[in-house]
Amino acid sequence: MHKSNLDRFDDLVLKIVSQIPSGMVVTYGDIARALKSPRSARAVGNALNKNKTLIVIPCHRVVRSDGGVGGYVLGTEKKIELLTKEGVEICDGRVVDLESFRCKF
DNA sequence: AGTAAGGCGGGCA
DNA sequence: GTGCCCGCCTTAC
Repeated sequence: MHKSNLDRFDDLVLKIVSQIPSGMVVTYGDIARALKSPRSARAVGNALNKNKTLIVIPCHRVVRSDGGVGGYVLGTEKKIELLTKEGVEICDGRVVDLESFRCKF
């Protein structure tokens, strides 16, 4: 389903992630759905993980559907730190009210 | 070309 | 609400 570099799954994921404003979050599943591949949530995480060099992409704003912050190349603690700094409320490794911080698109 | 390993999700106990 | 299990899609060897 992907031919050119522009259509590579990872790039499409990054493109979406780069649109998430500070203080907001999106779930791995949301991105998968946005790419018309509702079952690719895991592949989304895989894409973010491998593109760790792209520090400018706010991949720390992608969390799990259950509110858990999910993984992060620099460690979940670092991820929580960043999100908190941006205003996202997190308690015990989970976004307190996911719906209120969830970015619709 | 086969396979394993991921920053996951949903269903069910 | 928490934990487990199994299914899913992509990428890297």
